Amino acid sequence: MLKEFSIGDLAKLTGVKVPTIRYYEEIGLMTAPPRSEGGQRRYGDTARDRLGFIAHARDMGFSIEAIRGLLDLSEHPEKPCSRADAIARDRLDDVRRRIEKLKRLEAELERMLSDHRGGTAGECQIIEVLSDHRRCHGEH
Amino acid sequence: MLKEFSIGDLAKLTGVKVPTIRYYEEIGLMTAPPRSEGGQRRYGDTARDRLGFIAHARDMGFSIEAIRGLLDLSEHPEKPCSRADAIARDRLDDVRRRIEKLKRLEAELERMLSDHRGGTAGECQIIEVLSDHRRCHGEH
DNA sequence: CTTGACCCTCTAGTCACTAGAGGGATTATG
DNA sequence: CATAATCCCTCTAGTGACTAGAGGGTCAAG
Repeated sequence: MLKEFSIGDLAKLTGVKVPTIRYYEEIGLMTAPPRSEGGQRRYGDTARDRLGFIAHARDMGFSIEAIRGLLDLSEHPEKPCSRADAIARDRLDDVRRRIEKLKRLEAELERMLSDHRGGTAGECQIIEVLSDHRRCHGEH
Repeated sequence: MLKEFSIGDLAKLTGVKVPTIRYYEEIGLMTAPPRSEGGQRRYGDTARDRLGFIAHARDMGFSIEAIRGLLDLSEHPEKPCSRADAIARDRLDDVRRRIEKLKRLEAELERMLSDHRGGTAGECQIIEVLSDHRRCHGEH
């Protein structure tokens, strides 16, 4: 017995919101599914798996364009996967750069907040630091 | 002697791009400056300092709305600065959450890439992991 | 007084959705 | 079988924080 899901069912199964599923169809990430007599979308297991793949990749921060490439590979298992490797490696580099930037920011914000002793805005370290970049310790 | 800058000069002084300066004026972060006879914007030191403050805060990841609040405080030095404290603390919490999420992601991507031994897309760990969430070790 | 670098406004595009209006389809119950 | 609740449809417009481009005007140096 082949199961059929409405768009709402699919949303519940995958955790992807209904308008987002329609959006993915619009931009061609999801293929347009068959429709019921009344014109409503009807999905099967393949669509569910594909959307799961997309959701997982989005959750890992891959861009829509990167996901297009990854989906293409997953549908052509004979292709070499060096492209997938490159996409994942780019993502890892990006993640590492972001972590570094955020850590410097964390240190700066911590310093700001620890120097801060209440009072009025005129004496406020937070405002002071923002007004004068020289008061920052690190780069950010 | 009071100096005057064109929008391009101001861009060079602060590192904020010309269209971005106009955008900040449009949304009311920067006040509309006086104009030359021919209708070009002419800025002074106050504008330069204000834009520097904005650029610095943006660089630290504060939202435009947060910056509106901080600018308001910097212009009213008699107000208590508990609001600035709250804004900075929220930002710090956000930064910490992002770092945690990115670290989990980094570990996941590293694992993906180290399990990965080349070959075709059909055997590719990267594609496999994305297809099947159970292959992930951590939450992300 | 001409040249070239700069400036103006306005519209539309980016990314990845999200919200809402106005209406039709499906399903559970009486 | 009728109705009501819940779902679904398309379409347009909005989000944040800019960025790009068209089509034109201004300014300062030589």
